[in-house]
Amino acid sequence: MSDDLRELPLRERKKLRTRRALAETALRLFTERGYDATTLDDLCDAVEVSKRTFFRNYRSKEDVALAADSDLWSAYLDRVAAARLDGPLLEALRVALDATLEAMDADWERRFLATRELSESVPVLQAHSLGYCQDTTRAMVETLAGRSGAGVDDSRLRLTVEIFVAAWRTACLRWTAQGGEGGRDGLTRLIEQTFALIPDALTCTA
Amino acid sequence: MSDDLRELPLRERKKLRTRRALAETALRLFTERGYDATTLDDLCDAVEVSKRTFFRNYRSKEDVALAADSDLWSAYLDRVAAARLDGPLLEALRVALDATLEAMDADWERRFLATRELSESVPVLQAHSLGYCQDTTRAMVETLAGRSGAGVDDSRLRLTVEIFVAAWRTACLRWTAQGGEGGRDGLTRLIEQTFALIPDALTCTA
DNA sequence: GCGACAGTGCCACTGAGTGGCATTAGCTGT
DNA sequence: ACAGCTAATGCCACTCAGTGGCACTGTCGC
Repeated sequence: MSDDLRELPLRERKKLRTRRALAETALRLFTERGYDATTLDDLCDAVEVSKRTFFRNYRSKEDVALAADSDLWSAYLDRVAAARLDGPLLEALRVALDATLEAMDADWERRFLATRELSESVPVLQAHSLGYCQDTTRAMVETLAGRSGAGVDDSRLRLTVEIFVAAWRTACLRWTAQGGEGGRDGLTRLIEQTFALIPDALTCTA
Repeated sequence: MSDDLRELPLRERKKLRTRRALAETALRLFTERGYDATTLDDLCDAVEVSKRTFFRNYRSKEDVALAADSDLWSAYLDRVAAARLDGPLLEALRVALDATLEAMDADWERRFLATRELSESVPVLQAHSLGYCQDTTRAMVETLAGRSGAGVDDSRLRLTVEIFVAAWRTACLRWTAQGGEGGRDGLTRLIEQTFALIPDALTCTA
């Protein structure tokens, strides 16, 4: 995820470069000119690849815009699958998230903030981004359920994961609203604060 | 929402009939042939309407598939805006949801179940449906925040609403998984059960 | 060097969604 | 009943996202 892995087959390296150039340029163009105003032809022209090649790297226009999201979720899934996760589940999930954020590429932070800002101003990206969350929760529930035997209460598990995502999204929104203040450490702090708010949120009155 | 309102201007009635025919036929075709395999031309042919007219009634192909969702959320928003909502917010939101479900059209139940099943098997619909939830939560937060003065803690409010949606979605998933057993009463019971699970979900261990 | 083959470019195609303009059909007034 | 107004519709041409097919080229294993 983070290293360039100079010691890859030449072909792989080239392909990876193209992938990154696409994501990078897409983010720039979408931010500068707007998402709808930028066509895939524009993007492919800028990166000097054919549209066909674009679609071999990304499944859709939304996908390339949300590459930073995807990176985070896939790293997070890996971590959850590998971690032991003892103690209260909700807390364990949060800790795993902290660790994942910590381990992300330095460049990722910038990309992620830009992606969040983009996604909040473009409805179709927002929906697609929520789709990622959903897929990730589904996968997490499967991982977790498989681990503690098949007979575990799936609904409670799913609810836990959904609440986790609810808190994550709320924290993310706050982070973006304040312009990504404090970088990923700021985000981590907001996540902590937001999780701490949960008991209050359950009982607060209108 | 529920009555045909025979006492509308003829033009309005006709337009409404077209709208309903589109949603109804779309749901049938999508279910029978599959969402991707059904083109908008197919749908327009079946309803005997031009594609241009379709797009004057629905914003997109996803929109018409999720018309039942949209009906629910818009009714729910109305109710939340009108209700007093005293006591614990989360509980008040749930009660309002019960009441909204109760008040929906008899036909709506069938459409809604079909819509849920469709949405769970078609990723793009799932994402779009999550987008609806998101828009609704945003609107609800604005309504609620506006009501209790501007100075209220927005984050806590948003978190509450997000948790509400998390529980709703979990309940919905369970309901769909058991084939909509018990109709809307069954769904209401599942919602109650799921909300009751929340404290457990916060503390349960992996 | 020399095949094998992954990755790419090019081209033609489908289908979603939009803009423009002429036409229809429902609501006026007289 | 008739003519005029206007909302709603139909029709046509267009853009752009996304796909399939096939020829080509650069990389890898021998």
